[in-house]
Amino acid sequence: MEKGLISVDRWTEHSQAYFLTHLHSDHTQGLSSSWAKGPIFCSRLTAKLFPFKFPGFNLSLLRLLAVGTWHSISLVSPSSASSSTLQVMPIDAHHCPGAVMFLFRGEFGCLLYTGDFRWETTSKRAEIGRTMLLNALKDDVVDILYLDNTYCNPSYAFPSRAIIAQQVIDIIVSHPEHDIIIGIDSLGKEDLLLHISHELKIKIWVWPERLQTMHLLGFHDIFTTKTSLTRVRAVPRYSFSVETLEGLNTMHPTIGIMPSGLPWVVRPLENGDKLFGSLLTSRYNRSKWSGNGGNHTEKPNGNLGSVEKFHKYIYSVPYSDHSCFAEIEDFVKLVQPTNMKGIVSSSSCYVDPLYYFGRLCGAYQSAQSLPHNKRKERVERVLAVNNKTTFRCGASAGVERKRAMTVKVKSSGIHASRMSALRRKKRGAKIEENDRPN
DNA sequence: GCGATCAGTT
DNA sequence: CACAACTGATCGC
Repeated sequence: MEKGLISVDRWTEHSQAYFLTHLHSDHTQGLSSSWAKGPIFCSRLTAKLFPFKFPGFNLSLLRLLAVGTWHSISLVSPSSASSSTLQVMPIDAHHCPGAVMFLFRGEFGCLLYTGDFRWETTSKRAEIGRTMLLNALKDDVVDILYLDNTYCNPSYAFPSRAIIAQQVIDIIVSHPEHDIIIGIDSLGKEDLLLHISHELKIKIWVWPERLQTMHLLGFHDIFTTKTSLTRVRAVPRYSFSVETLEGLNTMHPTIGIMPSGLPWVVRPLENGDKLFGSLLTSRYNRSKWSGNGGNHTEKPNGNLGSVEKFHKYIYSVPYSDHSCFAEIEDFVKLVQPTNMKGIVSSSSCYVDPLYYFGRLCGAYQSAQSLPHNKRKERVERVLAVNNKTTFRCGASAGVERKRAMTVKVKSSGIHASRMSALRRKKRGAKIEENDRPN
């Protein structure tokens, strides 16, 4: 029954075309240098980085899609052998270099797959992305939004990356004699390092492979592999540990900065008097974050206000490449999809995005009233289409059924149940034909 | 050697 | 402890 049309960030099944949102390894599981199942559509930058991640990959399989423009792709239906045309537009996801969302139009309707994304509202780049998306959507209605729901819970509230970057500067400046270690992954957080380099007029050490990546990204005079040139080093996150810091401190005073992790988790709103996290949470101050900058702090004992020091040598800062709850909400309000599904379900506190945002959806609105609502007509048209073309998400039909049941529970007003039984890794999505809904 | 899975790490 | 993203060990082929 595998009659897939297209796959997004999924590599296990056979499809007519494959789409890759970005090159983080949790989106490329099943993809390898010996890939031969079919063409892969991605952004220009992702394609540029591709050989580094997959040496020896047959690059003729890559199809470059320019960000912000529509592309037509002809596909042959595996079931009927008839050809159909798919339109796709990649849109900057502001997640890591090359990361895009995909907006699809075709017989199946209009689908938006965000991949991983950060939807900040403050930066110039965010404004461009917003305009691009609005122009792309025009009068069209997104039938299904596949949403990065990593932090889709009101307890996830954190400031923009620009504000956190400035806090990192403050940490470094307040340790003028220390070496600085920053934990990063193989892709992402470049803007933070560029900010440090620019503000402090200092080069940043990276490991040799990362320097190659930086060169591919076009950064040539900022990073170095010579330790003698700088006191700031970006190291692989997996080599960043308490032991590492303690070892380094036997030789030279050194602090670590971890721009990630979840020590910034604040208490869940529905459970106000019971701390969800540890004592770490109490020092985070929302009002400081929501202010303009809010980075100049009182520094008791040399600490910085909303920056968390959770170890003698380690600071944790909430620099996230995923949208916080408020940003996800902004995004859903902007897109106003008819329906939506979360693409991440690994969290033990996973809650279907419909639980929080269902009221913003067309499906909910049209179910309420207005038989002549344009949106409702559209929904019905799409539902008919969906009888033969279904956007399937997940590893197996069985798991997908459970998910559908969950949606039903949520929309009937029952409090969201936790879905730890459904723990799964992040998945991609796949369009299949002749897949009977339920 | 290859991919898949599992157990760790921040 | 929660996450995302990653390494490394192990297993079957």
